[in-house]
Amino acid sequence: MSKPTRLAVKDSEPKHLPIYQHKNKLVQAVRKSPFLIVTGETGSGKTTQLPQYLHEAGFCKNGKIGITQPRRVAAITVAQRVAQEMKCTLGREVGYQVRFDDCTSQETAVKYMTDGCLLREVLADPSLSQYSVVILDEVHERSLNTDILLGLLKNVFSDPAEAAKRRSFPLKVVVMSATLESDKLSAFFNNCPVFEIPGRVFPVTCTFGSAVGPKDVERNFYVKEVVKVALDVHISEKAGDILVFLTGQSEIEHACDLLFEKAENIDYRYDVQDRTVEGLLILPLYGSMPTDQQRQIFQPPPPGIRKCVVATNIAATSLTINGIKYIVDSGFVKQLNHNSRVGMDVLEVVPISKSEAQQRAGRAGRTSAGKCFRIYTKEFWEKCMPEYTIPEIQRTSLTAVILTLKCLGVHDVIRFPYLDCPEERFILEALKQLYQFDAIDRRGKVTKLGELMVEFPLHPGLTRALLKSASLGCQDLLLPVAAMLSVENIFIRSVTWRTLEKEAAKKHRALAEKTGSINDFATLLCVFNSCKSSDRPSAWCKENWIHWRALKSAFSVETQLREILLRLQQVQDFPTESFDGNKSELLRRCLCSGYFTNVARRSVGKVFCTMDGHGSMVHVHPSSSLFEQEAELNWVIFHDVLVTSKTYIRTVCPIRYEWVKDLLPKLHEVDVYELSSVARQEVTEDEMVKWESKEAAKRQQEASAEDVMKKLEKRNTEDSVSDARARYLQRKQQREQRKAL
DNA sequence: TATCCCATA
Repeated sequence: MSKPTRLAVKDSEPKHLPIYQHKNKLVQAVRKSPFLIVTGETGSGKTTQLPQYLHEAGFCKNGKIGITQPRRVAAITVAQRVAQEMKCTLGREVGYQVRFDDCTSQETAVKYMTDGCLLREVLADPSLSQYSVVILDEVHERSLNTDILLGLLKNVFSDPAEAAKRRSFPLKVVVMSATLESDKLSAFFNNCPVFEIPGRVFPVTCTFGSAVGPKDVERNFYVKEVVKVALDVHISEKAGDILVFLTGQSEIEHACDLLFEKAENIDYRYDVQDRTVEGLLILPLYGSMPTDQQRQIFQPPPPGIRKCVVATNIAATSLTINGIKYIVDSGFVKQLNHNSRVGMDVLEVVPISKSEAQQRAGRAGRTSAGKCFRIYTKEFWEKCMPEYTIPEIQRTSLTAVILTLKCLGVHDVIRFPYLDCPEERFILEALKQLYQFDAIDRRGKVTKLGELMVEFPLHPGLTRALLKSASLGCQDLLLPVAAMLSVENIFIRSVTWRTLEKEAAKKHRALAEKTGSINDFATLLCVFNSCKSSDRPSAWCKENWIHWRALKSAFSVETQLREILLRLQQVQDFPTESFDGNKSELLRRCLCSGYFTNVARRSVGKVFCTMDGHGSMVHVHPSSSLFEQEAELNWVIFHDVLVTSKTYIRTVCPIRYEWVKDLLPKLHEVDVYELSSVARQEVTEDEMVKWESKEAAKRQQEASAEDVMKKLEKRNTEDSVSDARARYLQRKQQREQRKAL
């Protein structure tokens, strides 16, 4: 395929970007209004150019220009390019800051950063006094941190008089987004002006398939179908590479195997428009793949060979592969959703939204016109796919976010200005959990412990366990575990070949056995320590099928957590406790104080029943050392839940009922709906007394956790939890109902 | 009875 190389070079010159002719008007628009929305498709140049225009126009006299990105790589690469264009050394006038990598200095006037970084800065300095302009980029992606920043910026800077009290000069806020939803954003920021920049994209023609209809939502029928369509494309379409979208690792490897088998039977000398397509290069792509293997994806295929990349959603926004002309879209994605019925965050496969389908199709039109083959029917599109992807803030656990808001002085977390309100139930659930972790008191006020917790970049449950271990003086057990659980999966499972997969599993089993216990958390600790004390850690990883990149980042996270803990122990009067139990139980006892919300008890055979008040039936994931383990392990805690062929719990550890006995009633003592008034901070003394007596009565009623459990088990015999579709439709219906109201 | 979306502090 001939690439328009010269054109591409010319395009990257700032003056040829669509944004250039709007330069003066754009700068004026920022001058005039405290808030401004800028919309433009990818390729309009807004991310790299606008900060430069503002810098040139003298906006950096009083403070910095800060630009947020939802992803680390984006923040770094864009900063590199802008530094180049401004002809300065990266880290001086132009810099970036992401976790573990601060490339800024006193001189830095234009600072690219992740949205999470800016949120941390807000915690330390709510009026953002260092900045003259804050630009939130890629707002249409609706990342959790960006959404919170939107609300905070509106809250703090909407009232000019109030803002003036906080700062010596006004702050300019620019919100950048793809064209969708610009009216909504403008309305959110007091009907502020919208500036539109035309983009430049090539047309992509889309076709619907006939295979996957509304009834196939639940079956993973689509793997076979994408393989068939990809082969059709290979045989009948002009030269150009193929990108296939699937949902997960095992599916992708299965599809690659099928493609390989079937492509062997193709007549490779099939003549397509004067180009002899001799073969098909099949490449899997997913996030947990080793980096060197990922790099292969970007190399152009050998002459005459067509590349076919089978990827997860990683290829939708995070990675751009050149030369893609054809998309095969399965119509599904694996997504982390907060599930009220299961009562926790669950990873599940759901249909993508229409806007996401368009995003996928767009990956074929980056360098020339392309084609997108959707394997699902028009009916599936109309009936099963929502218009937009539900923003993260409406579908994940809000526990950490609510704690952050509370610590920022936002007490009324229900009436906080969300661009899209999460369901009140989700907010109340988060409050309930914070209360259970002792992070807030019964009036919704942040406790001393809560103030300690917000300092840690971890899930609150994990933070709770870590703080427990610190107060017992055994933080060396929990710090590595917390670090390992907050990085990507460290176990490499396979590289397409089944024999090697068995090899990997054998090594991982050996590591689990080395701990002398059956406990996935202990295995993580063991991997961490074994590798750290090894002479050649990267070789050790290779030998044991461990992800070196992931483990390295776990080392950094552990160091960071250790530093935070040390700082807090020096400043605050840190709580201390003594432990008189068996030393070998220490790790598990600490885990219990953060994971008592994730307790399950063996029900029948291999089925476990969760104890969180929802009583879901779950199975131990095959990757766990508890998988297939026998009946004496009756009580377990687990780190997360995953719905694929079954509802699986992952990273599991057996516990004794006595350890959680006193904590479990706490799960049932607070009625979520009664927290509503606490959330609003409108509780009168009378209400408080009434509420507390009611709770006391309830506690008496549910004398022990055993009783609760029996009740739950009874209720759950008819309940199928793996019915992802029913839940999906239920959520959809609820959303529509709310909209109608 | 058989397997792990993507990000982020």
